[in-house]
Amino acid sequence: MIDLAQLRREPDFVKAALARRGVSGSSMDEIISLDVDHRRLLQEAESLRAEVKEISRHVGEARKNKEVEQANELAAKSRELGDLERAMSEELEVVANELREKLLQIPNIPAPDVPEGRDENDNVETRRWWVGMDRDKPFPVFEDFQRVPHWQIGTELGILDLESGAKLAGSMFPLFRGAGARLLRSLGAFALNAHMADYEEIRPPSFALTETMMSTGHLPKSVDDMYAIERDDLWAIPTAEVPLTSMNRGEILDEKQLPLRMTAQTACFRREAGAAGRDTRGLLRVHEFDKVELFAYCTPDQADDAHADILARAESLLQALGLTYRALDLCTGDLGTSSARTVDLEVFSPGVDRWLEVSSVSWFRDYQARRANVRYRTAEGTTALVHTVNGSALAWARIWAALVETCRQVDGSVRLPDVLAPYMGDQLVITKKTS
RNA sequence: GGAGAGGUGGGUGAGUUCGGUUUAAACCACAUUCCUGCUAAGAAUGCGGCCUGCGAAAGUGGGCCCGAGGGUUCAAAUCCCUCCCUCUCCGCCA
Repeated sequence: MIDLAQLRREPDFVKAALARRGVSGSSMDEIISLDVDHRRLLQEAESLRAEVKEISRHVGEARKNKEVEQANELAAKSRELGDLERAMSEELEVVANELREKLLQIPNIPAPDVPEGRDENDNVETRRWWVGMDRDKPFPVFEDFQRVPHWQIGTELGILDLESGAKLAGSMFPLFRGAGARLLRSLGAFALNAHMADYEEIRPPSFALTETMMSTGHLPKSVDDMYAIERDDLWAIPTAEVPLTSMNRGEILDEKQLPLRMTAQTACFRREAGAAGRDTRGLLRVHEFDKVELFAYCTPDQADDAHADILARAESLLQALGLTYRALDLCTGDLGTSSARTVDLEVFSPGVDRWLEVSSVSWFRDYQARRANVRYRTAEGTTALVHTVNGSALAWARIWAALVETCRQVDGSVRLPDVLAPYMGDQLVITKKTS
């Protein structure tokens, strides 16, 4: 949620900033006028309430003094004012709800240096990396034996069984087996071990209450993309960002605790309702995948560093795995609702010949914290909203895909990078028989 | 799932019988100051959050918050309803 007080204070600035994301000035004006109405009604209702309280006190005194008549008279007066106040409060509620609903629909103010743009085609590529990269060439050379899609490799080696997954849960629920399952486990352990010195490792529940989903902005907006367990009023989390952001919901942290950094690997569930029929092959788009998330609550001053740290960690994992990737600075038109700035990392899949998003590192400013009500006490003793920053490091299904393609050898086997040796043991080279 | 007991400010903990000088006591912790004087004791004051009015500001007025949400009442921490959580016992169970 954006800061209503800021909109009140500097409406022109907020309007101009949001116009970059296509928010109309008139919708902002509606909010401003609702706010004026809301505060006027609030004042009126509150002063009535103050009178009722005052008179009620006198009723008590009068009755104690056995002044029955006086007491009844005052009670009647108070009742009258109370009725008036009740009516006023109902009107107030209507305005307050409308104001809140309108406010919830306003996206975050983009950071000043977010590139201008309409959609994902206007995102700005800021970096590209590959093993042995050469400044004179825009792209690495891939051999023919690497140009095999991962679903084919997976079937050949018996490490990916999409048919069984579909049999159990429907299409787009992958099933990994043998060395493929172990690879997935290895990737998660590898990443968590890399982060755990600076980020507390969390293993949160895989489901969340409606209230929790609201805090991050996933509800009500993306309701069709979530799996619901209606009977128990629970939602399957689409990312560990959901539980991590709400870990300290409603709390006031000590400034000394910040930045408070956490990491978690969870299963992530996505209905992908809006993308039905697209990217249905293999692991390009699946309903369930494992992902390691990095997260930080921090002060506004720490946000830049926190964001850079998460981005650097995601990139260093990609480099350690020897994958080809690029970084995209998301433009105003492609930025997520809650984000003020996002850098996406896309890995190149030689077998499918496409870039796949495997990480999204975002700075939310105080937008999520205002919704989740997470604050900190400053050195001066005042309270302020924290900033939240998060990013994936990394989303494993697509990494798994790009990795087996990139690491495929001429004989059809897959030789995994050495960094995974501690986790893969004697299965660092996956052949038909080892799986 | 069944029975019972609970949920009060940063912490401990009164108040709930029987609604009204509690507009939440007291203690601890914390902060500032004073006294004393040396790693102690004492005293005074302060001691939360959110929303909002007035004010340039310092400040000052009002409302809301006793697990959450409703209700009754002139008036609710206190009475009623629903839900959540914690603890004890029973049942079931990896």
